[in-house]
Amino acid sequence: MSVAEQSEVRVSDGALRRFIGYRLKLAFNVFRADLCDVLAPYGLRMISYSALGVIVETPGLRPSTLAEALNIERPNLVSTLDDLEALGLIRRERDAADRRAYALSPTRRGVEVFGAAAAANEAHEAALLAGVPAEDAATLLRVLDHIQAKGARRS
Amino acid sequence: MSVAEQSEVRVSDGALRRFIGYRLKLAFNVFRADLCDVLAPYGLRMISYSALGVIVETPGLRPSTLAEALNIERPNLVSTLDDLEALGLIRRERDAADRRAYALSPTRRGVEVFGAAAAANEAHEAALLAGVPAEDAATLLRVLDHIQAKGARRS
DNA sequence: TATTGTTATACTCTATAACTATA
DNA sequence: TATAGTTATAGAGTATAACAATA
Repeated sequence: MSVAEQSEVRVSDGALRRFIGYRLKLAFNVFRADLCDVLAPYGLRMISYSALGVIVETPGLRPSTLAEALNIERPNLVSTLDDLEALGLIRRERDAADRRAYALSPTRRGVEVFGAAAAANEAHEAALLAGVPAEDAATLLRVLDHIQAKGARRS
Repeated sequence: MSVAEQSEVRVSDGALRRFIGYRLKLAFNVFRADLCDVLAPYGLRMISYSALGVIVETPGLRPSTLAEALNIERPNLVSTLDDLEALGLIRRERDAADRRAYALSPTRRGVEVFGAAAAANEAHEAALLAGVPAEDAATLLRVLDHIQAKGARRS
């Protein structure tokens, strides 16, 4: 042990242990950083992967509806859709009935890429949760949704 | 229901429901947005509140040790410490033994403000988790720590 | 007048390289 | 040469105001 280390104070993490929000943040940061690497081979980020998934399962939806589903503001979705379109994974088509709006749909390649990316993501999630009982993982999701619902109710 | 709404497609959130990372993100976003309002009266943000808490419980520690405890990079801590110092909540004092280093300690006001902010934070967390059984909340924290530990092990 | 998608903008969080002063 | 703190910078994520086209 060096002189510097000897003079160092042992850290008390009590304040952080009691701070649920910070533990949520730490876990989310791990998840996000990992996922970034997992999705990079597909040219996707967390938000574009999420958007593509919703579009694949709900072809024809509008950007405004998608933004609401993803819980992000409309302006923040634009560049994500630009990226997905540039990658050839989705199409934006004018709605004939309401020419202000677009219908979003996946290309065939978009469906394929999402399938592959989803498999990689699920493998990643399984690895992160390896050793966690299934019912604990279910509890995690239930409590996360409870927290999210509290926020949604307020806004 | 307007014409626009009639022509809209019903969104399928299956892709998001299966995406644990996104549900983690949504919950964290709610937590963070709320906490921002809760801590604003004290002049604190999530990161400065966390840093102050560790300093209060571990007076004398160094910025580098604090950054490690908070799981952030050293450069990102600097402005937070600047803010806390400007608020009169902490002191930076040169370590006599190693003049490269600083010892961080809370002022009396820092201890008081952290106490008040911590009470507000705990009330906020209790409100968000109202209706969640204590053992489910404990499971949440256990799984979050499990996820975070997986990331910590890799880096 | 309201809505859809968009642009512009700003603020926060995070990450990295490189500088200074000390060791 | 290595380390502590710092500066500078860049990239995401998030939020709001305001615009053009359309309703």
